[in-house]
Amino acid sequence: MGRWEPDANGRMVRAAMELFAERGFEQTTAGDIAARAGVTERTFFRHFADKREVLFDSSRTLERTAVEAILAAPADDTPLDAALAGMLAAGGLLEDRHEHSVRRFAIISANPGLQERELLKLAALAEATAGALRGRGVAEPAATLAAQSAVTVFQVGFARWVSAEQPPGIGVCIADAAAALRALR
Amino acid sequence: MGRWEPDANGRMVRAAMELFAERGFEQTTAGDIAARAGVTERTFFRHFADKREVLFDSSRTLERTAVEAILAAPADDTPLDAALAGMLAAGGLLEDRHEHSVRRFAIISANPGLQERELLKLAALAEATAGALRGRGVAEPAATLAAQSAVTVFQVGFARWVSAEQPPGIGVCIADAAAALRALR
DNA sequence: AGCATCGATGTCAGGCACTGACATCATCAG
DNA sequence: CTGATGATGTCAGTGCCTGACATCGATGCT
Repeated sequence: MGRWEPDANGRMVRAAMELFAERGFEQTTAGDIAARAGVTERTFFRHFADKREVLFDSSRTLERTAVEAILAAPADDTPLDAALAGMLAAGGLLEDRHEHSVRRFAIISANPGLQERELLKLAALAEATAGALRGRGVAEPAATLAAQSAVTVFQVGFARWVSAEQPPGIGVCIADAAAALRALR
Repeated sequence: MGRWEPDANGRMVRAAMELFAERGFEQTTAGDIAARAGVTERTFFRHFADKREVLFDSSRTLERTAVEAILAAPADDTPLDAALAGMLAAGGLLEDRHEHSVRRFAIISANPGLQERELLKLAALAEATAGALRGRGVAEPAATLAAQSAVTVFQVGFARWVSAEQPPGIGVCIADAAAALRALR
């Protein structure tokens, strides 16, 4: 494994979360994070493409979970239903990490650069979702539209989930947002 | 006005478009753009917050146009209809700049960092749209959902408009995308 | 045990993005 | 003609990120 202690990756992620919460994203240098994690700045950039990426280490997992759920959804589900099933599955990964999600949300909300990166990850999620829908035989532009709509529902539901005092399940938040979307005319 | 020739801003925008098309975004330094525009690198950063921003100089205009159209939409329009009216108005600004839009789209598509910035601008457009809908009395989360849906329609319509060999009007592309969205179940 | 191998890490040098501070120049009001 | 104002130029400096190379730790083979 590594030269010293194991799980350098996790240590850097945790160090970054701490430092960003303490002093803010811009007031934290990549070297600061590396130092707290007990590695070198160079090592930090071997694990993460850039400074922001350290906050998005689990986005691929989220994506994969969504895609699998979409492909496993009942064959007679509409494209939107299937996509929403993917969002519910993705949300499930966060269900027991509410506090962590709240902290992370606060950090990202405080910095435009991080919001930018979050949007890119959500766009990737939407594209993966659209790809899964196409795998189910959905044609364009329906695949893209359903995928993007589902991700929007995820965003709205997630925002309520992290903002609520007495948080309901994230599944409820997503389902409510989905209902509100369908109510649009 | 300026110390030398007028319209330094426009010169920098044009120089950037040329250089990005010639060598790509990453292979172009801020100093390169400034030099071709006949100014200093420092002046470039006085006009644009960062190197990417030079490609998004007109996004505020787009936003303002959309908001005005939404506020001017018939009172009995549904939230989604009003938001889509805003998108059509915004698209109208691009109607007679098809070639420029194609070139710009190609540049942005070739670079993840620029896509990130584009997503941020679209998110800002969505937020402005949601604000305009709230101004019409639309409550949350309907305002956000309708706004985001409209922006998605804009994206899909725009993508077809810049990709089509024989381009129809951008209004047609947006209207078609809107119809496809409503056809989702 | 001894040795070769391989991946992860450390070290170093350097380019580019971006910023603060200060000087300079063009324009315009008076 | 002069002072004020705003845009530009100049300069120094920090931080992000990368390439190249050396080094270490674990693993497998003999």
